[in-house]
Amino acid sequence: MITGTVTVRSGTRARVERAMQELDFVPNLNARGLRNGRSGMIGVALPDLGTDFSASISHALLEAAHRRGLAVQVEETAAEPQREYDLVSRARTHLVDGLVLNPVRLDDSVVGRMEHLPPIVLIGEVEQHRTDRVFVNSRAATRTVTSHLIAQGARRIVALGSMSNDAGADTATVDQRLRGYLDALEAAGLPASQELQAPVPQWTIEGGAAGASLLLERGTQFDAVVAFTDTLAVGVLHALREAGIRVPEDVLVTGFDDVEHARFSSPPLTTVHFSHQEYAEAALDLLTSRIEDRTLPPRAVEIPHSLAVRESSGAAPVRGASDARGARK
Amino acid sequence: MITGTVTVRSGTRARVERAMQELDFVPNLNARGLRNGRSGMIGVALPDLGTDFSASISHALLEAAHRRGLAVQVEETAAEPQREYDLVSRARTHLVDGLVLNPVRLDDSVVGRMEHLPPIVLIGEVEQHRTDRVFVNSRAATRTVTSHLIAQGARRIVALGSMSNDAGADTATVDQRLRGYLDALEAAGLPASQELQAPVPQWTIEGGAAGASLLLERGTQFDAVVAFTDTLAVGVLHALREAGIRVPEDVLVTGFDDVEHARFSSPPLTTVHFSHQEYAEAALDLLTSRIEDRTLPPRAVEIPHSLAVRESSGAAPVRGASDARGARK
DNA sequence: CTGAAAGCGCTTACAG
DNA sequence: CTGAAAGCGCTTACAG
Repeated sequence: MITGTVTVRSGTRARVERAMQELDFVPNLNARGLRNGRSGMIGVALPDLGTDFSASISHALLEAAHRRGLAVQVEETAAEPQREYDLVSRARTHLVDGLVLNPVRLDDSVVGRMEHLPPIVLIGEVEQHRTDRVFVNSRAATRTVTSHLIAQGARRIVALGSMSNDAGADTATVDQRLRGYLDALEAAGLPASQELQAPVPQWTIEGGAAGASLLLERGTQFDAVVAFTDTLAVGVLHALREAGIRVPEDVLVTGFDDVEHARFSSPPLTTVHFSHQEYAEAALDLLTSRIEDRTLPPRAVEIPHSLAVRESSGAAPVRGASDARGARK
Repeated sequence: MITGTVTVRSGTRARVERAMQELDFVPNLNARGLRNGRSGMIGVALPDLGTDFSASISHALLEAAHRRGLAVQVEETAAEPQREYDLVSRARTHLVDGLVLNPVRLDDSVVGRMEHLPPIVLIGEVEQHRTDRVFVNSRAATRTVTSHLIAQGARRIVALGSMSNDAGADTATVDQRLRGYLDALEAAGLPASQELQAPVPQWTIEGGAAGASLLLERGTQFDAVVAFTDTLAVGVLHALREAGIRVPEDVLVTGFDDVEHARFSSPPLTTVHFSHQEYAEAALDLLTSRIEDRTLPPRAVEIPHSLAVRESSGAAPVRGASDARGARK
């Protein structure tokens, strides 16, 4: 009746609805969920909301979920990989109908070993095919951005972002981006060097700054840095500035993700652009269809990416027009 | 039995637990919630997760909630003030036991008109005393940061952050920060001018940049900008840089919140520091105690703040030590 | 000490 | 067309 599925005389309906108003009645969703076997809530698990990409994606996911009438439970996983497991099992307690998961580490990830998987969509670079997933072709994108730097004249290019310890980064992502970087070097006939593959302690601004500082302390010579995320790139810009190294005059820098800060950093950051909103929509489309029909075969959706060229890679600073490419609606 | 409250022979308990393992049993939280009248989940409502402060606070709240064994449902409210109302009423559907709300607009806010309030903690500057709340003394803090600029030699100081339309900013916050700014001008015997109170279209980086650009277009003369948030300040830095205006040589800039980007912007940003973690802990302490006992009188917790002085306000750039003050654990 | 039963608030299939 | 009853999966007070 409350859901409007039963046919009642309109007068009766009106009287009941007035009574509901007067008594300030609200339906108990626990009871409804128990009865229906659905909660109308999904879970979202991201490494660290304090990081730009996680924040932007969670914003996009919240909007997309809201549009579909879904509530969202959010969890962070960076602190302990165990939390990915907890979240997946919680899905099976019926408090969430499904889960969007950005795995921190693939090997330790739940997905490989869970027997009875709840509806789940993995976002990001993940090397498994048992669940639905949404991804950007990180390898091709990183190759593109690295080739761009080579075209700009860079010859000793640092790839920054592999993890010195394994707290916080999706190793599959690192792997793909590193491959793309190496692809570009090889295509240009440039030598790869271990010295130019710079680790970071964590995927945060501070981590990016620490990685760049370490390079400088070691006296490594380089003329460009391909940072694996925009957040890392912001840290790199900071460390270079502290050291009196100019970007792009002395060193070129690029990022990945095209978060809002990329357009507004100093200098604005050349980066890999893709629509976070589109990413979120694709994830929720997959998830809702999976919730409806669990027998569907696993699907993978690739989100297109492009290169957003800005001043940090030595592009001419086009005043007033420099944001056109990376503009988000 | 599952919760461990009943006394059973240890042998029996072991056998049952093994059976649970084998059958891969997970408790149905909907059923438990229905029975107990508690879901173990709280709601968190913030204006926009894509904004630095919201992202940082939600990160802190998620960690604090996780430590207390609480799940968190997150909602954004900036897009439509109506959502604040929806969330408060949803709390009463028993899917969340309580709510942490960072209200966008006080006047339209739910709190004033809701008859039966669920357990709720308001965070931020709010001019009402019917609910528990956590806040920073924005007025005193903004007075401090403005006085600091005056001490640095600034005379025509812009206060940037009031809303040209009312999408996205807590008007009470704007009000408090504007008062603090005026307090400082008055204390220094400087004239206040409407021309120096710069509106922004929204509380985002882009909004801050737009506000600063408008000032420049109008030809307003100024030697410092007190931005009402760090996010706005980042936009201001960008707009000034695009216009070829140097910070701090030509204009001083300050922010509010001390988000991670403040330490890493170019130049690093002088801002009002306070512990986001402490803020989150206080909010959850208030909320959990309120959930336990709804008859408690409304309480207000003030989080201490301090001035984090960095290069953007003309402080000497102390290489390597410039982050000491604003360092977060 | 242990087991059976009641009831949380819904929704839906069923009887009247 | 309408109303009463069953049952979702738990927890706890109660009877045995």
